[in-house]
Amino acid sequence: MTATEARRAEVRAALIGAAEAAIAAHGLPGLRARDLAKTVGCALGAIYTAFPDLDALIQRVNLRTLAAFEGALGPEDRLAPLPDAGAATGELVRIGLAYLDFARANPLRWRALFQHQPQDGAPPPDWYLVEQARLFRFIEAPLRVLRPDLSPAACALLSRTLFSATHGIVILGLDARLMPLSHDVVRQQLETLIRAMAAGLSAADPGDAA
Amino acid sequence: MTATEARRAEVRAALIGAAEAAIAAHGLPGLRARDLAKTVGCALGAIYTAFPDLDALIQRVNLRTLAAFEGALGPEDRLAPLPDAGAATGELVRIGLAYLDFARANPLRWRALFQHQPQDGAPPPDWYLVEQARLFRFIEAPLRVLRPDLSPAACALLSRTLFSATHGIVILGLDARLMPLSHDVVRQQLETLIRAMAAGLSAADPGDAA
DNA sequence: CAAGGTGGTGAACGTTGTTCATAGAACGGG
DNA sequence: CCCGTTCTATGAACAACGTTCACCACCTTG
Repeated sequence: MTATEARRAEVRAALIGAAEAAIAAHGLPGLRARDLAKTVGCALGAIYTAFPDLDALIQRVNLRTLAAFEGALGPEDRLAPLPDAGAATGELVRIGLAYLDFARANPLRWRALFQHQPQDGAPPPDWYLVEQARLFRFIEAPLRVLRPDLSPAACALLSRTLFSATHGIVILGLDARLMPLSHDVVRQQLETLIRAMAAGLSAADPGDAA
Repeated sequence: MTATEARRAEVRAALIGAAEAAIAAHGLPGLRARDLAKTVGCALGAIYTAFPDLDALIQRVNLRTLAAFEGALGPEDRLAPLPDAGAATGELVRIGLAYLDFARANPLRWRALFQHQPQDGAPPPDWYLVEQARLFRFIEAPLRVLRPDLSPAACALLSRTLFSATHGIVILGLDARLMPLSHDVVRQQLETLIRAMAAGLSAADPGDAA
């Protein structure tokens, strides 16, 4: 039994790797079941013994992308409390720029995180939300320094807002359809945005973000 | 000659209308060539006499969506110069909230604006960029009041940044995958963001946005 | 070693967008 | 008014997709 299970696990891992390579090379439309089977060296139907469908496989790839970004964010000790508001603002800027850099370095894998939406309309699995929450801790840590008065729920909410604004800059800044922007210009715009928000948050009426 | 041209134009208009309805009802994947032909009452191949492919048809629908949003922004005289910085900030907030409201009211048509990317990799046609530029004038007008020192190019760039941040809030705020947020919470977060950026812009070193 | 069940196989299915030989309508000159 | 020409709409056919399923081989077990 363990022999067949090991083979299944091996095929699963190989499929995830091949899918990641296909997405990194040609984007989400570059993920084709027949190509996967060919590169992995298994039958077409074998894919569906390892995963219910290609959507589940994409989710696995997306999880790895999130984990790769977490690695790019730096070691775990970045979550240690920061000394003052200035350091906290700097940390937020650092995270935002790391997000931009990661998106630029891995454009297709990063786009797949948002481009993909399961046609089933089903919510993402728990292990996916867990990884999301892990990443948001990196934003919430400096946020707690800037706004120690916020409840954990309000802090979580505000971190989503900060991330959303950053994400907007990155996703449209890397999209040549809207405007051709150089790397440096996007960097500067992003830094300006984050510093403006951090400044606004420190000075804000605590009731604002409730 | 005019008779056949009139018929062609009629079919074109009917196809755009049917495509818009299909996208509004079931999103971009709900646009199927055979369904279109059936609802319009023409043959399958007739679609390809009116448009080179379905991508071109989607672009026509997206143009109508942009025009509908422009209508929702209010009359043209909104572009008149504003008296002071406070009024300009209020106008930016109003535009941002209008964007949010439009996205909420027409979720699938609005998503199609960004979800769609032509596989050809070709740049969008000129008439599409023209409509985009028309919309950005609504942001640039109040921006000129807040930062009269900016060159037109810097103003255009800054308006893109402002829009991008707003867009990030809206697109992730309406997406239940990230966090289930109520309408009012998203509204408040968006208003906070825009006011923080407007305040940061007024106070900023003019060199920041060059 | 024979019998039974489990799991991989790849041909086949149902849907896509797009094309193309063909039938038919529109037009112009006799 | 009619026939020859040209151009257009038609829908069956094509290629490619994700997914399924009857089959066959292998492994486990008595």
